[in-house]
Amino acid sequence: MRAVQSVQTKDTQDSAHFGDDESNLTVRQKAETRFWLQVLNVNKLIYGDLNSALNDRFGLSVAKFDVLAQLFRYPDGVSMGELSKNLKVSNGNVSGLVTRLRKDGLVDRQVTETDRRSFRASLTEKGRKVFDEANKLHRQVVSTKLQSVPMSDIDAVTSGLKAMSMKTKDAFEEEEEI
Amino acid sequence: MRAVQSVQTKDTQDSAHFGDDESNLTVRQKAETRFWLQVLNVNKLIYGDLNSALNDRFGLSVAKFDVLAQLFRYPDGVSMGELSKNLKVSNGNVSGLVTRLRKDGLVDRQVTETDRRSFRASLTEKGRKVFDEANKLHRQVVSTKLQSVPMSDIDAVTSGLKAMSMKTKDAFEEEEEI
DNA sequence: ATGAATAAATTTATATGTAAAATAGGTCAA
DNA sequence: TTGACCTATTTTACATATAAATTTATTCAT
Repeated sequence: MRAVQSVQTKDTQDSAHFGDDESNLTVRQKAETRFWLQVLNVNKLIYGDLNSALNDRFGLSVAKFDVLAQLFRYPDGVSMGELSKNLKVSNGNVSGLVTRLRKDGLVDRQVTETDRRSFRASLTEKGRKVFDEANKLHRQVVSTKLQSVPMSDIDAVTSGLKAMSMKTKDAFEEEEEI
Repeated sequence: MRAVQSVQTKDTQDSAHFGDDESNLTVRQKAETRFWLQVLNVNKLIYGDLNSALNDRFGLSVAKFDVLAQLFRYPDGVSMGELSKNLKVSNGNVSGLVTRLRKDGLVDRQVTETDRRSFRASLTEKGRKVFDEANKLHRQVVSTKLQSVPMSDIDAVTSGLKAMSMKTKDAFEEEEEI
């Protein structure tokens, strides 16, 4: 894989291993910051449009859409705790979202016979229909935002991001006490 | 650049140009969705850590940090409207953030002689010091999250994202009426 | 100069998000 | 069985975010 390259006295290629001199660290840190700012930027660009499109046409926020998407995947219903874990948001957050979605008539709840503390949320008929349409719009918004980006670029960035999120899992975990 | 590759009957390489058959469209849409999910994922992974680290050590949210960063760049102060535009958040949001940052003793306000509706927010001495330390922590958290990612990957993804955010500007703008 | 339109900032109402406390139901050892 | 502990969910208090209404100040045409 190593490309043809002239001899270098310094390892500027694979500076994943630190302990380099300070100027080199700064170069890497700048790259990291640029990366992070771009992630924030792209996130905001797409998220904003998604949110307004869903809201304008279905009265849905992205948060509500995400709940519907989960429930759509599990026709037998999902407990509050499972929802919270799957969506990676707090229990209290899920509580509120489901309450509001029930008020919207998109979600229903069934008691769990074996455990009266718990219940399962599931889509109503209306919820299924709305999600189906909203899902199309969701895809359409993302497609439109990315319309002039070649698929090879999309795939390249996706794999880069995926690699990062795997390598990134639980970094910073050794910093318990400070 | 084109790598050695066997002859292909279909153009699965550069499908930036649409009008393909439906199965191809679906392939692209799946790629787009994967991309978007990865952006969300990486965003959440880094944002969460940043927020807790800043909060634990400086009582700062990322939102407050962003305000401080703006004010740091403009020692003469920034008006509420400018802050709102620079940070791409609503006016009311900035109002609340600055109110709370003043309560924290990190931000101050100066009246504008020429326009009594307006004023400029700026960092206090304490604000400057706190931001300086918080900024170091910010860089450190990002660095730690990305510590096992080679810089070449970071740069590659950054340029990919940058290209996207440029091509992405104001797409979906022609959909006024539905 | 005065009144209408504009502009800067705040307030209000509401949604989303968290962490921590509270509620209420389950489990299990003695 | 009963008391101690665990678990599922909700509630509370708060921060962050928006859109829309409001307040206060400026501007500008007449």
